[in-house]
Amino acid sequence: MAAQEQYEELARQLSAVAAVRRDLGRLLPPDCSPASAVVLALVQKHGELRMSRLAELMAVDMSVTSRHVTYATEHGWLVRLPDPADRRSRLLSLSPDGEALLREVSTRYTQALATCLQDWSDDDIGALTGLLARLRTSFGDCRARPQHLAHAADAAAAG
Amino acid sequence: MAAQEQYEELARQLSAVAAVRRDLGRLLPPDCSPASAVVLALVQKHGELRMSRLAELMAVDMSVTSRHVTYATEHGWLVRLPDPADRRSRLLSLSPDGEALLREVSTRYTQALATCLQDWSDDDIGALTGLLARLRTSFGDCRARPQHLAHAADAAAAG
DNA sequence: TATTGTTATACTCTATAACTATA
DNA sequence: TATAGTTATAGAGTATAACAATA
Repeated sequence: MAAQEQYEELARQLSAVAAVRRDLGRLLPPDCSPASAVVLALVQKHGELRMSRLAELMAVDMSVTSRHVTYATEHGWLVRLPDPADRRSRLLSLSPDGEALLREVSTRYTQALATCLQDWSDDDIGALTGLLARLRTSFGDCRARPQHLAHAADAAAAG
Repeated sequence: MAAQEQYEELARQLSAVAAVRRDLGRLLPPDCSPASAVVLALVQKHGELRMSRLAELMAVDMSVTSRHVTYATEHGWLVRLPDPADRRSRLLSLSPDGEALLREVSTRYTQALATCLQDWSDDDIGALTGLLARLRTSFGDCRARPQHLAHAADAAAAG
């Protein structure tokens, strides 16, 4: 097990990475919120999706997902079709405009990252991407067993 | 230079790490917002600080910093003293209550991370922490020369 | 009864602009 | 004039709870 100092430093860096996310968000076209970019990218990556599945992938409450999807639908980037298998559910897919927007976003992100990360090797970038993916998995597994995180907080509070 | 797909994947992972940050935020004591935890940790790490320096470290506007510091001061965690060298400025330092809160936060974070990252080696954690720090530096350098990021967006828009 | 999704409400975080006080 | 900091305002993101429709 790592030292406390090492965990504290990781927590600090995880907080600080928000600044990078804000920088990337500023690159987006006027009407495209960061959340819209995330939603569109996930629908593209996973294909036709239900709301509940999208909420799970974003790790946010479904009420939040619903607002983001409504916004993207009103802007013509996303299409909500009824699910023939379950009439409570709706299936999301990208519109042609959504695909075009996503290409634009990808171009801007790539351009900015290539500029800022000039001195990063492919391996560096791959290592960071891989570790972030693994971090999400580790936390996702924890979240699936809520007693873990809750226990950690309770134990700390009791100590 | 890395492939476009690699940059897109990195951008996705950077967006997704927000979920981990939210999970950590949920561990905090009732009155302690995530922003308060960040402010207190920075004051502890860097010692007596001016508002402008704190804003720079958080990479947010000074108006945002001002609100966070006011909140932490009203809760008795932070002390704002006049700067004898410049009467426009104020110097921030931790109160005993602030130090105690920070110890509590550190315990909770450490407990949760130790639980979720059970199968991570010290080297894994160090690698992720180091890469995140480097990412911030690379973006910080870019931000210091705004034409870089702006140029990236403009070039993409023109393309 | 349980589940899918939507809406209302409230809270946190951030940026812009206008302002005060001091350099 | 320029800089340090504050405040007002607006916008984006999220969670909780109450609700409608369907399984």
